Formats: sequence, C-alpha cells, structure tokens
Amino acid sequence: MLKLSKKADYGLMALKYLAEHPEILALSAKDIADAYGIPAQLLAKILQQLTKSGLLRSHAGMNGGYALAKEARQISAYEVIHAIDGPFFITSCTKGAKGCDLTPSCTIKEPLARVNDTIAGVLKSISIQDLAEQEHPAPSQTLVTLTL
Amino acid sequence: MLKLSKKADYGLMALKYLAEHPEILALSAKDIADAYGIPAQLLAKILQQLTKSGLLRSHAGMNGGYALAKEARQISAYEVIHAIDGPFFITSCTKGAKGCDLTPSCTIKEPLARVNDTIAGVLKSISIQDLAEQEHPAPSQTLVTLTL
DNA sequence: TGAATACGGACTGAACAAGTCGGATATTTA
DNA sequence: TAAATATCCGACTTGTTCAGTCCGTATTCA
Repeated sequence: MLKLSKKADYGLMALKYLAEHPEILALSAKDIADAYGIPAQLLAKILQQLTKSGLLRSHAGMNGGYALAKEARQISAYEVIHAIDGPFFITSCTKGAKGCDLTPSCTIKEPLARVNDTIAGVLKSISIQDLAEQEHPAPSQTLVTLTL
Repeated sequence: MLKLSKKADYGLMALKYLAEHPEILALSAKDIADAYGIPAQLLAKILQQLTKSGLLRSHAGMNGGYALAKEARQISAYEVIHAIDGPFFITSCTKGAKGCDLTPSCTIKEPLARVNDTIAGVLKSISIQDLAEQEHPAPSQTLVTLTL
C-alpha cells in the first residue's frame, strides 16, 4: 500500500514539534508524546534512532531531553524517514544487493527505480521547517523531473 | 519502507508481458507465471482482480486466458497498483475516512498528502507501454509539480 | 541520594503479505 | 457427451513485520 510506518510519522511529528519550539532548550520524549497523545516509550526509541543518525542531540538527566542537531531548514523529510525506516525501495527486488532472484524476469524494476528516485527527490525537497510553517500557508512549488 | 507489494509487482510484470505479445489473443495465467517463474495460483488471483477492475478481459475454457482490455498506452501503473493494493496513502492516518484518532495532532499529514498526490501523479504518468518499451531506451521526461 | 531522563535489549500481540489448497463454473475440442 | 483447459473464488497456513510494552542500566542534576 506504499505507506509510511507509524514510526516515521511520529518521528516527523516530533521534529516538527521541536522546530516549533526553538526557545525550549530540550524537550523530553514524554513531553512530545503527551503533546500528541502517542506512546511515550515508542517515541523514545524513535528519538534515540534519530539521535544516532545525527538529526537530534540528546541530553540525559533532569531537564534533559532532545533538541534539533541542525536547523529545521536543513533537515529533510527524507533524512527522517531514512533514519527510521531505513532505505526504501519501491520495488520488492532491490537490485542493489544481489537483486532479483527471479530469472531475468524483473524488467519492471528498472523504470520503477526511476520512480523511486523521483519520490526520494520529492521527500528531500521537503524540510522540517516546511512542515512547521504549514499553518500560515506560504505555498511554495517544487519541480520534480521523472526521466523514464 | 514505502514499498510496493509483490502482487503489484507481479501485476505490472504480467501486463507488461501482455503488452509485449499483442499478437497472441489470450495468455493464460500459467503461461505468464511460467515465463517469469512466479506462483501460478497467486498470479491467477491477481489477474482476476485486474479483470474485475476492467484492465483485462478474460476468457475461460481451452485456449482461454487474459488480454489487455485497453491499449497499453492507456493503462497507467497507477491503475494497476490501485486495482491490486487499493488506494494508497503515504500517511498512516488517511484523513479520508474519519481521519486521525490522534487529537488535532497530525498536522503532519496535510503536507504529506501533497506528497502522496505527487507520487500518484508520477505513477499515473507511466503507462504499461512505457514499461514494455523500456528495452530500447527512448527516454522521455515528465515534469511533476509538488505544491507545498 | 534520589528523581528524572536517555539508552537499549527482549518480548508480546496483532496485522498483513505471500503463497497454498480445494472446489465450482465456464468453454473448447475430440 | 466427456475430457481438458481455463477462469473464478473463498478459506487456510505460514512467515514476517509493525506497534507497543516491559524492564533494567546509565547519566545528569538538585
């Protein structure tokens, strides 16, 4: 069904939330989880992953928590999704590692790889800041090229 | 991980195969399955779904099988995927039916809905014919606009 | 020292995908 | 008519992944 995992959703929501509250030095996983009504322990793990990937900075102890490691403008939706769900491929047979086990069959996957790149490009063009600004509609356009 | 189901892959492969053999009036599920080394019974179900969706015509009995219901140029990858996997949404909370159960939280999903539309646009711009022609590279470009 | 926090492994339950099985119906051919 | 080849369709199994929980450890601050 081509959909994002809930973890990725939560991750994006959390980063958006952090981007919207730059004045607070660090927000705990619980703070953010409560704000959105999502499971705190689950969100905690997601934030840990984002920290390991270098998108967040963490600080343990009282008054600890998480903060953006970069400016919101410099974090793309792609990075977040990639950090949480790993590399995504629209085709089942990735072609990268060893590729299809189906004989020469999968001539389908080459054009779909282009589609994959296009989607990745779209997600790379969206920053956390874009998400945070969503309230006041400042419509911006992005052109994406699909070369088949 | 944002990936297509194997069923959708199989469906696209089968349609491509049919588009490549227009001279044959009808190909059975088994014929196509054998050509690609995929499970015949599974492919059969997929082809039945595509028939119900109006993308294929079927004919039972000896020398029966499936044929494209429209010209390959007029069948998009989107239609195929949609027929097999149903409507896809990149966001977990679809917003369509009732939407998010998470309070007002999911401000994330509006921009992602645009991404969703963009992806759908890309897939709609690719026809089965495009896939079938893939061998002799006749590169064509498609411009897609993402309005955030 | 104790509370609050990040960190991280192991586990459970539910959902889903992939594939199989078995049988019913339709059509053609011998 | 009978057999062979097909589509058609529901139920089932199996394996994997996702979402979420539990629990213990390490870190920081008051």
